[in-house]
Amino acid sequence: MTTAPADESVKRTLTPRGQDRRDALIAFATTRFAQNGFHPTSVSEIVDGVGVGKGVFYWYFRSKDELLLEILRDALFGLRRAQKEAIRESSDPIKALELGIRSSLLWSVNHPEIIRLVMFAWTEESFAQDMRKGREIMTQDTARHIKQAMKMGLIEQGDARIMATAVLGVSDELGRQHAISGEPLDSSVIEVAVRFCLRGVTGEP
Amino acid sequence: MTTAPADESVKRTLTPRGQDRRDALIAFATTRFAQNGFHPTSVSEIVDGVGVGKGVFYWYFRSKDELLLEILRDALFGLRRAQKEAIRESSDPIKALELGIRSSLLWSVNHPEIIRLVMFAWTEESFAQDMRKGREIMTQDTARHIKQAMKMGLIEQGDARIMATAVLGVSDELGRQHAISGEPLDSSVIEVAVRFCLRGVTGEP
DNA sequence: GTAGAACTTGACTGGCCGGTCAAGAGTAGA
DNA sequence: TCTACTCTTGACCGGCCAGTCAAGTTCTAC
Repeated sequence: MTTAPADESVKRTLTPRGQDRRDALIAFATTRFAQNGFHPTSVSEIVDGVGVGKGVFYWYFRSKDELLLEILRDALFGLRRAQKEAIRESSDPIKALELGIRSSLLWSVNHPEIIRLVMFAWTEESFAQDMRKGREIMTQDTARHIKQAMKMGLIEQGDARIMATAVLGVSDELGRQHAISGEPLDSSVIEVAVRFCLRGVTGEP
Repeated sequence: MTTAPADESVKRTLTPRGQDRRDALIAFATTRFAQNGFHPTSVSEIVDGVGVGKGVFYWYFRSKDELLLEILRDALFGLRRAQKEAIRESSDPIKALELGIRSSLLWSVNHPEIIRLVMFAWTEESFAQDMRKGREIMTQDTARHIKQAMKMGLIEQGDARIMATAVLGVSDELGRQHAISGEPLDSSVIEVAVRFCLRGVTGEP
């Protein structure tokens, strides 16, 4: 009879209807968090926006913080999945790197709201811990291809982690500028960014 | 008898003692905001930390938001002053650009707390407006040197604003990674960044 | 020394906020 | 129809927070 036994880390099993509600809450909250900020957006505001009672929120999420982490985790998952799909089974690690960069750039440009939430999350230690973990995963994903290319003699030896950091830095910066400034971003900018990353890693073409 | 007439935009005249208090409040708040986040840090926490009554805060600042804007404005001012001092009267615009980049990079690395506050400020529209203004100023500062170099035929024609944006992007990203990750940052990294920016603007050396 | 400005105090207020909960509605299988 | 589960409601709670204010103290200029 009581609401949400809050069963530790275990995910609740949801009916299709429940899944929809959850998605609606996430979608609405994401927009509001990105526009107004995390703290200024109250839980009441979110449930009012979706048109449900307050208890619903706590049926689907353990807390407001949890919701943000959920959004962030989903985002990381989605980005990595996009990268994996883009790469598929490219046996050439340089090509894989390029496709990874490309899909990452595209993903950032298509999710400016998430970029803003990520920016926020880095500014508070409680969330920053999770961000560090996520960044480590991204770095390793990227470094893997670079290491592979080194092993295959396609590029000269070097610190793959540092290179990966630089590559991530470029796409971060691009996504951030897009999310901040509002609108444009020519596709040629993406081409320049891809070129720059590859040139930086391979040495020069 | 009443506290703080809150005289619109006019700055209150402060005695040296008053100036010290104000500085202490700013310093303490900056650290807390950067460590714990802006919203989670209460005004009471700040005044307790400095060891004064709550009214003191509202004698020196119109609101908590005002304080953050003040910190941000001071930071922009300090950064620009550092750049101007570094450049002094370099008649060579390319050299001026390099010195500007260098001092900007150095400033960012020496003020990781401010970098965190800037990151936060971009995530809430009420502050983001001011950030956009600040960024515009920085862009124009940088573009001015590039335009000058173009006029003097030192580099080929191009979109100076876009180049300036790229240059700022590089130092932003570097400052951010340093503020986020914690400690190191070899001076050679700064050299690489400077080289990259100049290479990007001049074409190649 | 005195007037007036700069500064300080800390109790207080009104409001909102995250989170709870008892009660009940909808739903699906048996 | 009954049962057991998922889902929903909205009043309510304790707590905290930004900001106020009447009263007082300290400084400065004359």
